[in-house]
Amino acid sequence: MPKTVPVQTDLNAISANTPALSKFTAALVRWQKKHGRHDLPWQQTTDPYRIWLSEIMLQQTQVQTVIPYYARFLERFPTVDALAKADINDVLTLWAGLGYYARARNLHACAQAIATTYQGKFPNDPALLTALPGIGRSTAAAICAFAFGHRAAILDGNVKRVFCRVFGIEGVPTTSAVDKQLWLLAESLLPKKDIEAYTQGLMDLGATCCTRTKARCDTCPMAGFCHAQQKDRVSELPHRKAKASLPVRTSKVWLIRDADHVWLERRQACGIWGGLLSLPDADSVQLPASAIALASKTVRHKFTHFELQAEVARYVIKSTTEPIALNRHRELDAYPLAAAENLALPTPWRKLLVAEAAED
DNA sequence: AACTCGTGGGG
DNA sequence: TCCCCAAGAGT
Repeated sequence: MPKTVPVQTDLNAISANTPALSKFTAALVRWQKKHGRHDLPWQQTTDPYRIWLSEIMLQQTQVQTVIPYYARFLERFPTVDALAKADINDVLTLWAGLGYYARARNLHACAQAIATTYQGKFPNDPALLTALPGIGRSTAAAICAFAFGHRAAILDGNVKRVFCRVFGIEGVPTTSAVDKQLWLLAESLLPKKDIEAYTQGLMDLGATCCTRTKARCDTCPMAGFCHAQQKDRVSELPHRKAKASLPVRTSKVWLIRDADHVWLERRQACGIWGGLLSLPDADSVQLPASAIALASKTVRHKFTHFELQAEVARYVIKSTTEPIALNRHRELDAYPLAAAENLALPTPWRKLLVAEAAED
């Protein structure tokens, strides 16, 4: 007999902070209209394509990082049909450096689904949007709110932090039980009108006022009834997950070059840096016979869940632009070293190759 | 449910 | 330097 876990379904049991529940929404809408952000590149439009693109780029990524990528992307692919027709490698080239490359592959697949299944027109139903690649519950809600004015609840990192503080939510927000509570709260707080200002306000408050550190409680619209502010628990909430030490993965890769080319391998679509160009792993394959060794370098790169320590074995070969066959399944193609800045390279290799070109 | 998947900025 | 974490989704 499985043990029954009590499922939280009553908002009054989540928080005794009833004044906050009744005041939160109106205070947020009023604050957003006066003090929120109104001039971000993806605002002042209801074009679902532009809104969708921004929401995908902004997943786990800060506004200031996204802005230049967003501009370049829109210039190259002004419509969802243009994106659908694009070569995936061109999409990855524009995405390179932004991280989480499955987002780029899903973005391309989603554009193709919109073009073929929906005749280039985004559906306005959260369930249909969520069924598309790369669009989850929160992203679907954001698109519905901003593009169609539909009443739908978002729940991202900023919103979770705001909710945990204002309503005094205990527990770690990444756990499923707390996550469920937070979604319940998110749905219950939705306004009857002004869904755009409300949704934007949630994002703005978390990004500009109720920040992770140095929260600006003195200018916060929730200050009069916020649990964390009143109980002096702002730095304590939301509770953080216990940190695990970063495992280290080592690898050895080749940097094979001539006077002005470098030989790169296209990575398989799944896994880390999926679909990007990369320095080839030096596992059990032969170098070209004419290769002359240069000094090796060590590169350290920290991901969210592991640290990469790569030994970069550098070789120079006789000038050619012919592909190099490593074995039956792997082939390297030559790319101009001077183009490293504009190739679909992961960040550590882009930096390494830019430095390599600069030393010549 | 827990794990995978990038990168850059702030403190 | 080191730690935390951003407009999360897929498996």
